[in-house]
Amino acid sequence: MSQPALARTLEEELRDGPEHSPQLEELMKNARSASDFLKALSHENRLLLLCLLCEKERSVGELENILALRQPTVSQQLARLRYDDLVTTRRDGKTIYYSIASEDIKRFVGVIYDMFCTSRKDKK
Amino acid sequence: MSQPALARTLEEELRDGPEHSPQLEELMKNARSASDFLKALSHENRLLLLCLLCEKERSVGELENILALRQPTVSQQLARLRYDDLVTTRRDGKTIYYSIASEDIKRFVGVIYDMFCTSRKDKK
DNA sequence: CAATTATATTCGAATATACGTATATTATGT
DNA sequence: ACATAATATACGTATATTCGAATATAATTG
Repeated sequence: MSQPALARTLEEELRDGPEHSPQLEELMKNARSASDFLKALSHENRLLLLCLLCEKERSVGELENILALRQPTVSQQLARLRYDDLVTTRRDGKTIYYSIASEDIKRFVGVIYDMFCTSRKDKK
Repeated sequence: MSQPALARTLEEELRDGPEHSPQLEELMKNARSASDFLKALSHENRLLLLCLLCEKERSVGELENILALRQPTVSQQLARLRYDDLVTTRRDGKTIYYSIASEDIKRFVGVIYDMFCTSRKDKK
């Protein structure tokens, strides 16, 4: 469903020669956005944090306890997730509650969870 | 569909205290596998290579030409993708053809493509 | 306002990643 | 066997990432 459009676009690039055409530029821009997004997810602890937050919102302290990580470590990784707009925060007194920023992201994390955390049949 | 199981498991972890329980170990192991997989995808050029290979198998030279990258760069990124079992190769004379290693991976790349390369409505 | 709790930030060292130049390998044609 | 084409690897340097220790901020309580 998504491939045919790409296929045609890139065959055109091929004919345009090695200098960057507008289409290739566009594609590279998208690839950069996508890789930024994936980099934000590409860390053991950040993935675990996201999985926990997919269930429900949680405070930093809860996350520390569940994952047995040090406070600055958790806070740093959460900062990264905030920076890339994967999570949002809500303050209640001293406590800050984190949650997943969008349904899209929840869905995406769900896909990864299904791939790696269920059914012993096919790892990847 | 995938979240409830995770939820219960992790609430149990929480009660087990900060030392790593077998379940948490297991979860962390999965998170590591998943992050390895995502790291392999988390690079502008590698994503572009995977997109091109989702269409059809291609030689290293084709990939170089389309993306206007140097030969060692392409070869190095392909080596990384090979190492993480995202692509497979087939030799025909001097030429080596690369293709996507599995339908799962093709589907996953498709999801990313849909998120970042279609519809101006929602970026992420 | 001082003490405490919850969270965030800064900084530095260790480690990992990316990419270019040079060189190696593998197969083909003469 | 030699030259050439296609691809792969080694290696060095530049840059990015990670994580811990120390410190800072923000809100609450006495």
